[in-house]
Amino acid sequence: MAQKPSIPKGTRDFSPEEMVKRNYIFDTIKSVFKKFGFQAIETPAMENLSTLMGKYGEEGDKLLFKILNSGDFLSKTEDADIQNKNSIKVTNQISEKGLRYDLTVPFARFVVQHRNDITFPFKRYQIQPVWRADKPQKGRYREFYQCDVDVVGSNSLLNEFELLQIVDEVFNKLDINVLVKLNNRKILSGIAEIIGQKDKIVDITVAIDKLDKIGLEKVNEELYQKGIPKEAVDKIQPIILLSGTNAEKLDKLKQVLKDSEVGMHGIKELEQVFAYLVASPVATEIELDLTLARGLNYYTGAIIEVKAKDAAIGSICGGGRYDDLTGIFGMPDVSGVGISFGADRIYDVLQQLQKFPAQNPDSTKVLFTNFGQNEELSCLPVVLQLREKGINVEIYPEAAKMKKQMAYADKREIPYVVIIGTNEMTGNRAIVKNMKSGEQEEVKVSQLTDYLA
RNA sequence: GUGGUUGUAGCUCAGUUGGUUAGAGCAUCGGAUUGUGGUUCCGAGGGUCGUGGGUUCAAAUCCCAUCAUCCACCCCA
Repeated sequence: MAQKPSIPKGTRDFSPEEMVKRNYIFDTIKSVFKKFGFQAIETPAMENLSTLMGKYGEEGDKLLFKILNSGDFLSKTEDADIQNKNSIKVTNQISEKGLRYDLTVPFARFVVQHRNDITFPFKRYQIQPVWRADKPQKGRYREFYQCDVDVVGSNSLLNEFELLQIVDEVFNKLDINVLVKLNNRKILSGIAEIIGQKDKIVDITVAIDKLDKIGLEKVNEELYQKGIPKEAVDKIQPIILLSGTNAEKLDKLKQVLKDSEVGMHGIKELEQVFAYLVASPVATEIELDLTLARGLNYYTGAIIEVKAKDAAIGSICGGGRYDDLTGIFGMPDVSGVGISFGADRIYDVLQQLQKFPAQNPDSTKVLFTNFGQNEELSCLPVVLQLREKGINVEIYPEAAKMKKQMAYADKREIPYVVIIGTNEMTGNRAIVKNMKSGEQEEVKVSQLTDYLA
């Protein structure tokens, strides 16, 4: 066999059947976004590297797809850097653009760049692909779609609450059972503050996260290993063993964090969000989870993550509040909060749980068989008439064998076939075959539209 | 980046301790049926066994390398 063409790893083609399912997800998400007053925007696939670099941590920089400069890109390089194989320096010299890694940072750039044209609070949604030079595996792709909703220019916690409502409604509509995990970066900062280990937040949360797997002793051991003194570890024992209802957890946290201003502020924020949820409950379970840290280093307040209960896959939705993001682009004091739905993972979950709707509303409803030029010509006005009524109609493009045309309708799951041959033409009639029941009926051409509507 | 899995027809996979011309199911195309699909019957096409090298009289099978793939860790949607 000749060499098979292929696509880069971590990328996928989508067949017509898969597109129907994907659009079902996008349409569902979009309809909820619109309902809450969000407006669509789009940004380019590529951004300047200066926009992207340094926003996702050191690891994130490695996962950026970089675009080679056009033309004689080696002309700007230093011989010494190439000799020394200094990849980072050489990269800066030969590449100044990259594919977007997420939608949040390009959005922040958008807000800063167009600040004079934007009315705040600005509520936008954005559904576009992003690219990561990650090693692909289950639920992990190198090209995948994110569906972002963000509110910029409002500090109100009502936004956090509404995002939770959106999560609730989207997954209800998609019929996916989910657990929402909620945390607040300020609480994590507070914890680090009271034990005097500000730079160890990540180590601490990672260690606490392992409690279920390795047990309390091992967790403490790991904390010691990370260089956290014994008295500090003792101080956070109640936090490691945090359990009970969300309210109980918050109460315990209050005792531990009473000396930390940031920490108490974080608790207050969470209490407010939970208060909204009491006033207007959602069906989805929402759990306070202190181990939720999230790698992105720009979150400053709420942190949200959504996991599918019935499918083993990474988080299918996540986000939070970021006070300083536009600050990086020279626009301080504009707070934002948003979440991102991972469309491709949601697809995998729906596929696995077989929860895609069986009927495709966009598919062809009627196929006209084709017996030759004369028959074709007598069909065309009828086809046009049906289409004008909003019915999806196809006419078979050539006078193939009846068997082949019927098989086509069958494969495409077209529910009705209209047969107009010479016999029918003389009487201005048509035969309508119901492909599901197999029955057929003779109908006057003039009544065809009503019959099929 | 670390560790492991699997590469045979369009797809899912058999293929014995190395031994004639590498098989099956599904899919595709044609026929049984010149104006009727989804069931049935008959037939056909389609393979450098991932790639390169080695061992051997002989390699899909054993050895080495390489590429691809999927999975786990890390991190994430």
